[in-house]
Amino acid sequence: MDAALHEWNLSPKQAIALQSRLAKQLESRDRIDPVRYIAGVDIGFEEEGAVTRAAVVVLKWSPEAAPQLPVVEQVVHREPTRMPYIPGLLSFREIPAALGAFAKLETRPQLVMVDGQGIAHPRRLGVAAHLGLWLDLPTIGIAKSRLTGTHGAVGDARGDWVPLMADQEVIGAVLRSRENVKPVFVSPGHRLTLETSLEWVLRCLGRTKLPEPTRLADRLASRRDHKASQRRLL
DNA sequence: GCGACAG
DNA sequence: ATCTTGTCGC
Repeated sequence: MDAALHEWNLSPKQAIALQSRLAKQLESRDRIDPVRYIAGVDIGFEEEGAVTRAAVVVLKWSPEAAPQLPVVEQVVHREPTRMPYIPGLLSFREIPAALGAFAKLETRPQLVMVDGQGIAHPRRLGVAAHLGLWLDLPTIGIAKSRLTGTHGAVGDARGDWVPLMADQEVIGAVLRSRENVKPVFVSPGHRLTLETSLEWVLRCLGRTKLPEPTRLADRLASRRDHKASQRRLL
């Protein structure tokens, strides 16, 4: 709890220094248990941004049912927003709430998919990578837009992808997850290679832009779903 | 100094 | 992220 207090109350300069240190602790090889449950995480906001709303959805993995995986548990956790959005420091704004949601979770997933970057980050520690270290679980980042890195044109067919490069290294993949739609940015977070990350994203991909875990977490975290559930209560 | 910039 | 209805296209 002491470490937590210090980790989330840092100045931008201190936060940047911490990211560089933590990035060295990431495991870039596959270290994953047999997958039974996959979690999707996303964050939304309420009260004009004053309240942070973290959503976690757990799906039961089964190759037969994929990509239609049954939801076995879902949790929403709210808490006061502690810091503004600063490009590159997203994890310090979102992870505290995400950890609160995981604390309420009964199921321990073997794989976590996060809305945001994995190592495709200026200091190689995007929100998915940072969360992976905290949870000590394999994580994959799936972002809807680019934060850093360069890439060529992506093919038009579903499943086409090109490497996302930075400093002569492959930090992720720009994936055409659905035709006629902007590609998504996939990058490994913790305990996974890019190849394995792409395999899991494709396995969980329906005919939508986002793979099921983050698509459902996105919906649960959004303001839209919030109002929908309130309407059902009336 | 001038842009770029996850959610 | 969020504010927001209809509308163009596969």
